[in-house]
Amino acid sequence: MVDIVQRSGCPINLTLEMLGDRWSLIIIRDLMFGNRRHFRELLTHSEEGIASNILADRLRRLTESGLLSRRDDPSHKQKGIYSLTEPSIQLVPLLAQMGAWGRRHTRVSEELSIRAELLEEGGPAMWAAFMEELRALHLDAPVPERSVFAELQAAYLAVVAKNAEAG
Amino acid sequence: MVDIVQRSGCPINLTLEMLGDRWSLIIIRDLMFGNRRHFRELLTHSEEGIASNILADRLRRLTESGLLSRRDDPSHKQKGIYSLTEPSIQLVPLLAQMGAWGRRHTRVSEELSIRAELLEEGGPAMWAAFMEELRALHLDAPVPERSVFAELQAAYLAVVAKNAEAG
DNA sequence: ATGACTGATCTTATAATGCAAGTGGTTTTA
DNA sequence: TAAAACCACTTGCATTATAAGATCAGTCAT
Repeated sequence: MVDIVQRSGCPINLTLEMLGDRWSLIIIRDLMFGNRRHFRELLTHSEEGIASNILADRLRRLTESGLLSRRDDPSHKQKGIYSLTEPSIQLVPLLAQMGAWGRRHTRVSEELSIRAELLEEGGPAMWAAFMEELRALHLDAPVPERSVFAELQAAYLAVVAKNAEAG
Repeated sequence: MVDIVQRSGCPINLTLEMLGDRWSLIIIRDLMFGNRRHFRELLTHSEEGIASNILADRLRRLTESGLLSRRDDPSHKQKGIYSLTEPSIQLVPLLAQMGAWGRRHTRVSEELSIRAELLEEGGPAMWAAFMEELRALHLDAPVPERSVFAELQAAYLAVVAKNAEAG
C-alpha cells in the first residue's frame, strides 16, 4: 500500500502491496473486531497509538483501493462512517491465521489474544459465521442468528474482569 | 519489520511487527516455494527485484528473530545457506490464505497464481503435507512420501509451457 | 594470476513516519 | 447566544526507512 507500481503478478506479492505495511491491517482489525466506525474512535481507542496523519492517509488509501467505504454520518455533518467491504470482510480467515500464528510465536498478552484463540478453535465454520455477521453490520445484509462478535467480546471482557480482580 | 518497540500485545499486531513489511514474506515465499537457499539465488531470481542491501538487511533481521537460520556452505567459504525454521514453516497456512485472497481480489497473473490455487484447493491436509516436506528440506526431518513441492512445481511448469506455446 | 562469483556495504535520493500544532467548521453547554 | 468542546483532517518539520546502483574484498575454477 504505498506502491503504485506493480512488482509482480504473484498473489502473495499483490496482497502485500495492498496490505503489507504496519498500519493497514491494524485499522481493518479495529473496524472488524472493535466495530470502530469513525476517525476519532479509530484514533483514540487505538492500542498501538496511530498518528492522525497516518490514519487519515490509510483511510484514504484503503477507501481508494476498495477495502473500505465511507459514507456521511447523518447525525453529524463532518463525521464519516467507515465500513468494511466484501473484499476486506474476506480477510477474516487471513486475520484468523495471523492471530493463530502470533499467539504461538510472539509474546502476546492474554487479554488481547483470547479472541485469536476462540477464532482459531472455531475454525472455518466460525469464520464464515463472523463474515455473515460483518456483512450485516457493514453491508446491509440480513442479521444472522449467531453473533460471533458478541461471543468474542464476551470472552474478552471475561478475561479483562478476571485479570482485574486477580490484580 | 523494523520496530524494536512493542506497540501492543495483540497477536495480529505482533505478527505485523515481525512480518508486516514489503519484503520479509517475499523472501520467505522464495525460500519456501522456490527453494532458494542463498543470497545470490534470492537476489537474482527475485520476481520483484529486491535490492541487495534490503535483502541483506532482511536476511539479518529474519535470522535474528528466529524465522530463518543460516549455516556455512561447505562448498564455498563465503556462501551461506539459509533455511526456514519451525516458526516460518508454520507460516504455510498464512501464506496460503494470502495467496487465496490475492487471487480473488487482485490482478494476479495466471502463471504465478497456479500454486496459490492448488494450495487453496488442497486445504489444510495439503498444507500439513507441505509443512512436513519443508521440515525435511530445511530441518533434517525424515522425507515424507508426498511431495507437495513437486506437485506445485509441476503445475507451475505446465502453465508456463501452455502459455509459451499459446502466446 | 586472472577473471568471474559471492555476500555485503556505501552513496545518494526518495519516501514513510511520528509528533505537535493548526484549520475551518459543527455541536454542546452554560 | 456566546463560549467551549468536539470533529475530521491538514500542515510543518525532524527523523527514520527504503530504494537503486556502484563498489568492495574475499573466494573459487581455470
